[in-house]
Amino acid sequence: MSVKGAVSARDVAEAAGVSRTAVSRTFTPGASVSPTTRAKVMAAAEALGYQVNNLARGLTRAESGLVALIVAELETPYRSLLVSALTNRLQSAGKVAMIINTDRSDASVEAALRQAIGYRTDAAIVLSGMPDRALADLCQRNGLRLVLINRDEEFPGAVRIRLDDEEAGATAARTLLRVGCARPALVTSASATVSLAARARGFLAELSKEGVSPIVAVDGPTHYKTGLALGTDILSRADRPDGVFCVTDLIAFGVIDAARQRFGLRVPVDLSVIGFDNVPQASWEAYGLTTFRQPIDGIVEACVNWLSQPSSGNTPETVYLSAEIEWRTSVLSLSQRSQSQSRKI
Amino acid sequence: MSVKGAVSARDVAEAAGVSRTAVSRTFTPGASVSPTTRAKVMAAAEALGYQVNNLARGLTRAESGLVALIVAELETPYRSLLVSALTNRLQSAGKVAMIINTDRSDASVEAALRQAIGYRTDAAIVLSGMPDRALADLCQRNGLRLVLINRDEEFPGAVRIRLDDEEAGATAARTLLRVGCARPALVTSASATVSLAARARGFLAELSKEGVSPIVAVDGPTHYKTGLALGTDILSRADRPDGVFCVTDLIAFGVIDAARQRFGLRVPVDLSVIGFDNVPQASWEAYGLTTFRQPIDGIVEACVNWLSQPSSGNTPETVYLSAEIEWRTSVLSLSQRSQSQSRKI
DNA sequence: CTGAAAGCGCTTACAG
DNA sequence: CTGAAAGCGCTTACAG
Repeated sequence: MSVKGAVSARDVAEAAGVSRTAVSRTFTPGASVSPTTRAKVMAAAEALGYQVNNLARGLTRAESGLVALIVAELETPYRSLLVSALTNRLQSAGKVAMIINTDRSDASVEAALRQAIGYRTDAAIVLSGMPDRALADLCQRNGLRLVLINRDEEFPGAVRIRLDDEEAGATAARTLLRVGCARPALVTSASATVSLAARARGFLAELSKEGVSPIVAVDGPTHYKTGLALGTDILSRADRPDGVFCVTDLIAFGVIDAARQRFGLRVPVDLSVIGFDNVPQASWEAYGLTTFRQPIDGIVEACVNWLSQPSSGNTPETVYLSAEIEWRTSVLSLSQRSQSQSRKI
Repeated sequence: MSVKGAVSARDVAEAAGVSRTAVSRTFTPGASVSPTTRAKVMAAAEALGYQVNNLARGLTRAESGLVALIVAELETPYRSLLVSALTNRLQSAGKVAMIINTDRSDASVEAALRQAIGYRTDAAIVLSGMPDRALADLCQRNGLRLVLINRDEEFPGAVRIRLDDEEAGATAARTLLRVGCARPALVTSASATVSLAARARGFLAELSKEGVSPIVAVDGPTHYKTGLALGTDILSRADRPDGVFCVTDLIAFGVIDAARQRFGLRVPVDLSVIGFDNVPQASWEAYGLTTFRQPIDGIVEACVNWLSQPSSGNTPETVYLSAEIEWRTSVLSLSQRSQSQSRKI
């Protein structure tokens, strides 16, 4: 009997009157067992409640079936959506995901990686934080495959899945300009992640190309409250903006609430707002946020495809995905614009 | 060298010029190793990038360090909050959580449990769905400890963590009555989970005690859209309700949006609404939802405490927690009530 | 198709 | 304190 008192292949073998090897074979797809033997084994296994010990199996086979998800602030809408999708898809691919939280610090990312190695996970998917380059060696020696989501830096042997954040930022700028915003603003958090920085960069670059210099508000964590505070700030200015790109939906909700509840402004008539992520709340009627869709399915597929490929030596590749805009009601349409202007006249 | 090509204790032992036992000991807290040996081992381990193989360790020790979280719809605000908290707390207790998704069906819950057994997890925490009684045997034989969150039924050998949903429902009823609601309503989903049913039951029982029979709307999944649809229904009635208890915050947001966007009603002046869960969105200014706090910390502590207890044979216990109300602005206050009434006069 | 044997990487008595 | 040996539960050549 096992250390934990679980039923083992030996128990089943004895009960079925066959060898342990036979038991192992009936639970190995494609192994050769006669129908009779298999039937005997299955019956005994069922009766005893046998379940193959994946810890032991992982010791022998090249794969443990475990995949580590390294993530910060899992409770965030976008993050939980991604983790849910990843976790489900991995599961249907026969893997099981383990969650390792990080606070994005180098130390905690390193601890997470070590944890993943400790459990001999087949791969680690890094959703938050960026492993220090010095860890490349550690990962490589221990055969840990890495997938990096929205990290800029290269990492030896890792696949990267990149979103075209910069282009999305540019699109946001063009959109605001097109619907006639004269004083666009950018609201972003102080947390300088690669994705947020790229969105901001794209937005600013596009505007400067058109010769307009936006109001820029940067502060705090990437949360609703930041949007609320920063929204309140920029909307109290004399040159109050009439359009704003928020690098994240959460921030956008805060800005919208500031506009409505604190300044009595109408969205989009007085203020157009664009977000990023397309979290479920964006479609709630209180917000109707026009935003960029995170290509969650694309990210998930890319991860799983790569994981199911044989460890292809060192073919570090990058998968590019793009974020399309989801039109809702928080950006003035051109027809609304003309109406509101004629009204003004 | 390992199957996966990872560095093993043998590699370290050779490099350090000691036995494999010595290596094992320096990584086992409390084991006796001389400072010199330990130093040699640590140096070699560091140089080689050694990480103890927890799969192998789990095979020998009584604990694998793995804990399974069995959950449905992880992307939901409340669920993701709980999973995040659980996952973090477990991690700081030295465990690592694996996520196993279920669709709540018997078959998928069984598959989840078998998965947990397969990885010899120290325990499985069931957040969604209810394992069939027939599985008790399977779990027991394989030494899988279970914690059931908000499940009514008993399950041999499992701890249960229960919330006083019924009492909360009663409190909601009393609250609505106290602020003068004359036509209270209940909005709930068709998904008959134990918790939701208990909240509804408590609400209805309390009202009937007071001789008032509420409007009841039941349909769909436990989502925002259900609240929106059901809210639209009840608010189009001739005897439109003036107070509503929604069994979940998500439903409450839908009801509030229906009231405001589709009927131009003011919350709380025309309609008081109470939710349940206290998800982050409840505090967003667009909602300001008065709701019941899920005692997430309490749930998490109860889980971890129990897990760190020695497997105490069969002391199946139940931990009771209560949900306190978080006051915000979606329920009319008594002073508002008198003002609005004097206005009516 | 089937079984005995070796091996995966660890830990834990058992001697010394 | 230290190491050789046995064992955890599996899988995988190797013979038959």
